[in-house]
Amino acid sequence: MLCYPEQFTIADDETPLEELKTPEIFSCNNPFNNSWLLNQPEKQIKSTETSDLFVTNDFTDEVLQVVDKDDFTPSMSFSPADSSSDGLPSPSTLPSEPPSLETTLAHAIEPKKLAEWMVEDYVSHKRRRPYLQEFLRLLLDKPHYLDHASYININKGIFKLHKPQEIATLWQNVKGRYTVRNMTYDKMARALRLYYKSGIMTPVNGRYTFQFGPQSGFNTSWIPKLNAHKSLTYSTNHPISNAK
DNA sequence: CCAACCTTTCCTGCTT
DNA sequence: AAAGCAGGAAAGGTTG
Repeated sequence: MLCYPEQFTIADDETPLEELKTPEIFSCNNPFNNSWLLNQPEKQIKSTETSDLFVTNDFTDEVLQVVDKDDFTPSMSFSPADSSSDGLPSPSTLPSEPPSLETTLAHAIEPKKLAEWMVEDYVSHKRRRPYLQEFLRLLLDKPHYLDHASYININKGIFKLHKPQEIATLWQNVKGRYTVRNMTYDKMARALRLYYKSGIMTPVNGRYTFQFGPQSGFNTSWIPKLNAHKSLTYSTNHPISNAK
């Protein structure tokens, strides 16, 4: 069965098409690591919420403005030959061996792309890369990633990964942790299953389907941003039998 | 250096 | 048969 029969229409989403690309690959041991971002002045942090974990979507735009003022020149460009439409290597072309340094650098993410994934730790008030659960929250909050993952029951926090391998690769890049092997959906899913015991995730039937658990803060300390997106319409051509 | 935390990696067995 | 799911076990990377 196809993974993503769902179709979405976002009536007033003015995001231009060129912005709808998945951030490129980067590595923590390359020149484009987050040291640049972490060295930005503290005034860029806007803490306006008191939830246990404040995902800092709100300061992203401000950070990006500063990036632009610093005359940052993107080093990457895309062409149709770059395999998938989102700029990431397709699962079938992912190497089984660790990428060479040249490969890693060639796919380095831009700091301005990394900015949209940074979160502010509520304890230390420092910006850091997200945990896996936070990464998924951010991913699901971004309308331009609806083709990667989306809620299938937004009130219960049930979501489905439509492009699991692409998300796993993106997760590896956002996490920025040096690992010898590439991240796979299988390994990312194992990490998600570890959340079951702590209640951050709740087991739910369905292929590539997960549910935020009570300890994730879903619908208590935070709600999906798309829940407030009144112009979002959702339809499906096929029944999602596993949705509760 | 150490310990805690959060994965990452590998694996076996089961299910779809 | 292949792929995904569940979860044990151990190891790794980061951070304070």
